[in-house]
Amino acid sequence: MHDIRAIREQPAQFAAGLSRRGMGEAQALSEDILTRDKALRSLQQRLQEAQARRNDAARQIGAAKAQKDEGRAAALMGEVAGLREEIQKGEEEERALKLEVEEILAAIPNLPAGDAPDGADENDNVEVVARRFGASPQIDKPLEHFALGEALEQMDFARAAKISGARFVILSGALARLERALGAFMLDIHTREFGYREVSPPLLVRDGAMFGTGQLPKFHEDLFHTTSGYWLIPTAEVSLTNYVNDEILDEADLPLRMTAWTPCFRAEAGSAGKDTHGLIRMHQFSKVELVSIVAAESSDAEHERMTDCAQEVLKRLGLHHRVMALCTGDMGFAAKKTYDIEVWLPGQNRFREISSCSNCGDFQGRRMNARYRPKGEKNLKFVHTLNGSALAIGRTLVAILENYQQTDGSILIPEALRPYMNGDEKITK
RNA sequence: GGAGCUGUGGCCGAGAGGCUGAAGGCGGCGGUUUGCUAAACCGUUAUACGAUUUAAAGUCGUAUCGAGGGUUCGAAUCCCUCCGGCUCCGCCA
Repeated sequence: MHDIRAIREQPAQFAAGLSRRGMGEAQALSEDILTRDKALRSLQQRLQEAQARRNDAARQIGAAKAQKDEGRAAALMGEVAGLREEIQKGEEEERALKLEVEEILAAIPNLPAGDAPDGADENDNVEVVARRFGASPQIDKPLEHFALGEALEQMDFARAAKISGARFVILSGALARLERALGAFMLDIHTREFGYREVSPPLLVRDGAMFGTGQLPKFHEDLFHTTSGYWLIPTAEVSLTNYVNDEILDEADLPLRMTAWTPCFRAEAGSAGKDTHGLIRMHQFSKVELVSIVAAESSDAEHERMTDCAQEVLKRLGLHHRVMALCTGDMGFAAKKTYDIEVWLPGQNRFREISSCSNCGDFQGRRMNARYRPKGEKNLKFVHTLNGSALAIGRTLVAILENYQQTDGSILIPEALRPYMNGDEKITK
């Protein structure tokens, strides 16, 4: 959510930021908002004058009645009789205008950070070379993960389709266990070593929570909605970030770092035909999420730190990966800057996104009305929020299968994971 | 599913048609005292929009007591609808 005052004061920056994100009509949009804002304020001015006259008369009527001067009271009442309708009409218009402006603002994405690379789509993303890790393993004729999983008879798309349709999977045996191992492994790293607090949050949330993080009102078609009005979370970011919704925190309590391992649910509307094989793009998947709630000055540093935390998981699993700074045209709605982590998949012979770490600045804080009291300052500030996957578990499982496949079809278990896998070295049929 | 209660500032809590942006307490901020800390004491303490001003401060006006609507010259207070929260009963992991 944008601050109307910021738009008022710096309309050029606002429009420039939006057009960097690829909004062609940014200039017109900015002007439209300011026109409505101006209309609203001049309406308010007229309304206030009428209200002042009414209040003054009401006070005099009260005084007259107290002095038992009924004649004077009646005369005054006659004077303000016409004001009532005028005020009611004015209030109605004011509400409608306010709502319009709010609706427009609620649908506008965050402005990109100054150092987010400009660009139109994923082809313009820029690698953060210093963050690259490892090298692709030498595998002769590598298989894709679904071929490996199905051959192991521990990854079953056909039966899942029978039960739930496309974009679902059944893992079983060691692969089901691998999913559990990965979740526990990741949580242990983040809680023991990086100071994140483990949280087990609701998976069904209300409209307000979805609005707070920015999924609503614009992206409802990407979400599952229950008949009783709940939304299924597409990421634990929603539950964890809204933890501070409508609260005022002490700066001393920041940063607030939370992690959760949850299922995520995505309708995947509009991605028909994309990633139809395998478990890259499911309606339901498991993910360990990181969320940081921080003071305004520290969000940039926290973003780097969070990305380190996510990369650390991949490093311990020995997985080759690179980090991309998303260009302005490829970033999500709420983000001002995003790093995607892409893991190398030998079976696909390409890098694939396995994590996305975003700094949302105060964008979500303002939508959620989540504030903090800065030390030594009088006024409240909106918290800055960050979220990152660390990591998407389904895709991590894919990466392990493809990177650790053996010629006999078995899968070597990365050493860091073995304590979580009953000490086993391999997954076999 | 049935029955009832409740929503006031940063927090707790009073107010039950006008003098209430709202008592009191806690917290926050500033200060006095003190070797330091604590305690005590004093002061201060919401936001938005507008007017005034070269600007800031200040002053004034308007709105805001969950949200919206209604009654009234006048609503935190009365009425209606909605939304949250809580309790009990039933069912259930």
